[in-house]
Amino acid sequence: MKALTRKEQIEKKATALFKEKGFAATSMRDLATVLGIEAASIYSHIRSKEEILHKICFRMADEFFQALDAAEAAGTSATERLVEAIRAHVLVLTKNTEASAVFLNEWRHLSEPSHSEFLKLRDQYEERFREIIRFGVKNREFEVPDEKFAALTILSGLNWLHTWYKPNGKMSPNEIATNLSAMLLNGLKTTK
Amino acid sequence: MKALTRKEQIEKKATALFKEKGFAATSMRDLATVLGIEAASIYSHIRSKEEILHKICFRMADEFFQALDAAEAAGTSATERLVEAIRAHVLVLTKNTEASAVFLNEWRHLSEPSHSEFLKLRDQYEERFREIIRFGVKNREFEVPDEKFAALTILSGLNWLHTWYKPNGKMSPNEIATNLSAMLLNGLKTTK
DNA sequence: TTCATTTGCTAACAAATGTTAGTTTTTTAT
DNA sequence: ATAAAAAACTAACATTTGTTAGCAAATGAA
Repeated sequence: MKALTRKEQIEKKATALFKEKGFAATSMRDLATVLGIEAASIYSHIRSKEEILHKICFRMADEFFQALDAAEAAGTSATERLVEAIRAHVLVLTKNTEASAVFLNEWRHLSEPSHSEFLKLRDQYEERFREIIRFGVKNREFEVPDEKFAALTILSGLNWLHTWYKPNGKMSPNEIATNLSAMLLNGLKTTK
Repeated sequence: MKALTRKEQIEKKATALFKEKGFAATSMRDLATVLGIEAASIYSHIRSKEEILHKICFRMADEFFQALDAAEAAGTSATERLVEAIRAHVLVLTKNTEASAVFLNEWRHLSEPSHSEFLKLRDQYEERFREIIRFGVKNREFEVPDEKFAALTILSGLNWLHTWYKPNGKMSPNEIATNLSAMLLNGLKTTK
């Protein structure tokens, strides 16, 4: 546990509030109360409310991309790559549930040009999953009706995680990743 | 196309705004502008901003439950039941994308006691999916690590739909339902 | 101690918010 | 044409909002 700077403390508390109540419904005075200071004092450390949101969203984008880069380097088959990509995604998600929730739900409150930049990144990230699936289909490892559709369904299955994952639950992040991969790759049915 | 009452028109425009900008970030003046009237005029038809949100959330809850009731009556095997439950869910979702988005994302802005009532309904709905899966596991139709986990993953896979579904896209709601069922029940892989 | 930095304060602002009261216009039914 | 009902208006309200300016206290290094 390294000591956090005051700015980092502010961002952390803001993340929790943005997850809990949403960005728009969180006032600077709410944030100040949680920090035990006055709202105006926050501005000794940050430029604006949106700056905090920007930081959270783009830092998480970075984390997701880095994790995906490392994961994709690992596998050779489409199955391996996808399993590792899923694991990478789940690990980032579970390591930072609050920031992930903000990343997934609050980005629309970014103003331009950040809003467009964010969407571009998100699309790039999804494209990486589409590529893996496309590769798997060519390979005859996968069989899907539409690769875009498949990619979105997979990411959807992963991105609800932050709403129910509890760090002290019975499944570890790694187990969750394994189970999710199994469900998405093999389905629920015992036989085909 | 039956004529909408003024109140229904207001709710419809509000639904679109709540989806687009979120409940908290939508002001009564925004809504009024879209309607082409003054903000105060809206109060000739509704009691409060939250009343609109309440109406949207609980009406959609009703729709989901009714669709699920009809679907569950249809099937005998767990597989059939789940396929029909998924279809029912997808049809409600695609028939009313905007209200669904509000239903899924904005319920947290309900105040008590509506907030708790809503959560209770949502849990009941999820429980219905858990039951189907539990039945399928006993039956040896399904093989899952944890039925709660499986139910949440399935619903997650469905509930992202509103973010990308376009009524004029190349897949019809029924095709989407079929493809989603296939993906979730059989997985991506060609062989097991 | 001294000085600079960090952190916080009080006071205030202009704008935006949900909502009300009371009135007038528009629509509908008789 | 007239009365009743529905729909919209203007004006205003009390709060809440993000943020700035200027000042004071706390902290750490020299």
